[in-house]
Amino acid sequence: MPATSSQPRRPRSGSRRDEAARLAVLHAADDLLVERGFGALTIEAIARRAGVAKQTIYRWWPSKVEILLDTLIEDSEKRIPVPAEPPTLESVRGYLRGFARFLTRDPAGKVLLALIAQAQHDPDTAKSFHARYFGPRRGHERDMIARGIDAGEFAPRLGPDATMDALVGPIVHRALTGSSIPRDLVDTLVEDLLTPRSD
Amino acid sequence: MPATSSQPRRPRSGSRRDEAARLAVLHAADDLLVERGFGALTIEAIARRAGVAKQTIYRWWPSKVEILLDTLIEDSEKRIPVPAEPPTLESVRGYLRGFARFLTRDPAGKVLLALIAQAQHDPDTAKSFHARYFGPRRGHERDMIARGIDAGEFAPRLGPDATMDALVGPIVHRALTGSSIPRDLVDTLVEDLLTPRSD
Amino acid sequence: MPATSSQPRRPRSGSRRDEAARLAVLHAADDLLVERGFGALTIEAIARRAGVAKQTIYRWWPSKVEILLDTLIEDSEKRIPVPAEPPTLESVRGYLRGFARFLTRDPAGKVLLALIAQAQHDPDTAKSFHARYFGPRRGHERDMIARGIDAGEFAPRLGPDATMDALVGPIVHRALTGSSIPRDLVDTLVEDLLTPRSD
Amino acid sequence: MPATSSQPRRPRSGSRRDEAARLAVLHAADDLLVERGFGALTIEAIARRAGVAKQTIYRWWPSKVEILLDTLIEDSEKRIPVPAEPPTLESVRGYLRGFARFLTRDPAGKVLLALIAQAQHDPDTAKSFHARYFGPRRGHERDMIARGIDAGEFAPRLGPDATMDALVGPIVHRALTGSSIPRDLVDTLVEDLLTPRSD
DNA sequence: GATTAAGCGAGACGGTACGTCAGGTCTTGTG
DNA sequence: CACAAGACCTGACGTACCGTCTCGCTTAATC
Repeated sequence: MPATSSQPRRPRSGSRRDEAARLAVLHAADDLLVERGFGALTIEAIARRAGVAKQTIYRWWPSKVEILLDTLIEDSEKRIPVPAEPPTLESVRGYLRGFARFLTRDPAGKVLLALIAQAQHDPDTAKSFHARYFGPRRGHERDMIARGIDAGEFAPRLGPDATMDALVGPIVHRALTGSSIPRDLVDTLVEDLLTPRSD
Repeated sequence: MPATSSQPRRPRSGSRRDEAARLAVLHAADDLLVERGFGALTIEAIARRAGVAKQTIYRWWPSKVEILLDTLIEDSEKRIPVPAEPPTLESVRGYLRGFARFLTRDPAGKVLLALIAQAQHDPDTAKSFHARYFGPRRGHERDMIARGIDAGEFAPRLGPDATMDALVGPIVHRALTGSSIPRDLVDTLVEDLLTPRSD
Repeated sequence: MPATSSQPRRPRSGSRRDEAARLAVLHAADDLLVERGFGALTIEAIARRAGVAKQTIYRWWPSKVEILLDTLIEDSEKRIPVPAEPPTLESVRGYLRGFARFLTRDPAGKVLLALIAQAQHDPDTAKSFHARYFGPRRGHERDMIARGIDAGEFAPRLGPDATMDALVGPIVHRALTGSSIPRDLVDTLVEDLLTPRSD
Repeated sequence: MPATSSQPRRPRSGSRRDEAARLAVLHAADDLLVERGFGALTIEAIARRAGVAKQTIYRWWPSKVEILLDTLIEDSEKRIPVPAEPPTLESVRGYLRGFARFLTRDPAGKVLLALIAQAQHDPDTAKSFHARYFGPRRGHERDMIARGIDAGEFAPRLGPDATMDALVGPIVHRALTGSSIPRDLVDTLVEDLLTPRSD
């Protein structure tokens, strides 16, 4: 899974894409975002930091948002994979804890927050964010929830999608407002929203 | 309620602040944000639209974020006041429904989303957003929850702050990802999180 | 005679044009052309050398050619004014000698050569060069010749315009091909072309 | 007459230079210059138009100026050969008329004007222009004049070189300033400058 | 015929300059 | 003294070419 921004061009002749440059750009963008913030994340700064010509960036990425999406997709697949096996309460709790840790501690979490933010400012970002990151991931999460329900592992009162929002929303909200995410928040959400009430 | 960004200056002589200009700027900012998005919200554009000199803006507001904060504070106090009286389950549900409507339907809701977003990009925005909007409002919300608990109206398993995040987070999250907010999401959150479990 | 590129704007309020900046740009352009050649004469280099923002240049001049025209017009009016009084053979000879010296020795002469050159490459330059420099000057030169004929001072066999080309062309041609301009070239041209043949 | 920019390399094996590519480049450069002007004459545009790789151009020509020189040399030898036989007043007049026509009517004349222009902007061009075109041609012209003097055909008051400038300069000057070249200009120049005065 | 060196189309790459836009500061006159 | 107007320096934008480089294919002379 290359997570490249576009379909890999296959020219019959000519130089191939310089992998070192690609990685340099990805890392430069990541580093700049973490160290200096989104405001300092300009194409010129990325090019400077990566030791790469501006045109090389424009050749492969239509905007800095796509660069961030490339890093985010690659990182989040590595760090917070959506459990593929039939889930248990425990594994969902683990997934959400991992997600909370990702958002608050992992530099890559800053990328996700920045993209959610930028999606508010720019419709193109919103579209791309949904198409390349949020849509697919939410799909996997829905599957996870649905499988858990089928297996009788839990019984949320909301549909799979709303359930995920109810679980993930508070975590994201605390991250967005710069608060830490206490462990019992995650635990209580899982318990309150996924297990059926006896009444 | 002046909601001005700085303490009202009291010059000994000379003109006082031009109220018409102040309102023109506020409205221009608001309109531009709604019509053309945050990306088009530049100081120059605001000045142009408001028929005001750039310097007049810089004289009174340190940044466009403070302009938006001015409008947000004024609007949110009007449209979604935090219930002051001892709350009931019903009144909290009403508050959250109003909040959801504000975020998805009210133009002023776009201002809040934009500010949450901008706070991710810029530490100064984050600081100001907390000091002038989020901190105070969250304080009132905490009070509301605390009063409800004291009155025995509900019994959340989380602290007041985390409870508010658990309630508001999903709403904000859906708004941020461009989804609608179904009524039963709010209702179920209130029920699952505020009423104690019998088990 | 301001030799400004456009009609002097007269704003009712706001800062006036910065004369120091205007001169800095003119001199920077001149110096760069002489020191490093037309190839190094970029807007960015002029701005750098003049200690002026690029935008300040674009605000007042549509192209570097107009900058050069400004300096050329100012300089050539000072250094090689077309004689206004009824000319003599002697004064025409003096004028042409001055012109030859201007082209080969005066740094401002390089500006004229560069503009003649650039007019070959770019139709806009050609148009502007004619409208602002060559047309008016040629007009004065024609008048000079015509007055000399009227006064019986000389009797060229060609019309005033062609006569001027016959006189000036060789000088310009030698300058363009990097040759020096021997004094007797000028003298012989004047004698052969302006005085009538007895046969 | 190969008119190639460098001595023909003699590889031990491998393909020889592709003549079709060479001609395609020459014609593309010529066409572009005439159709779109020197400003549009970029290596990339030539390569595009010629259907040739950029590297193929850089392999054989050090600069676009050399390409133009190749076409100019070939064309001017064909169109305006310097008379080799002992000249008459008539043949010199014919040569100059041909030259004037070449400059104003022949597309190849544009190449000469462009090169004279570019020589003002760039010392390398000047050097190459003299070495490959102007020097040799001027040499032949000088010989022509000298032979005419020896034969008693005419008796200019200037040296052969200055005489040529006096004859050619006005023609070039009018071409450079975009004027037409009236026939009597050439005729009068020849008469006034080449035949001795009786006084 | 196989080998091999060059030519060639294609195009990625690090650069420089383009002309434009907005940022934030300042100056100038008007009310 | 606030204000409209707007000049100014700064710096990023996205684009066009520069000249260099590698890649894989084709083409011919040499082995």
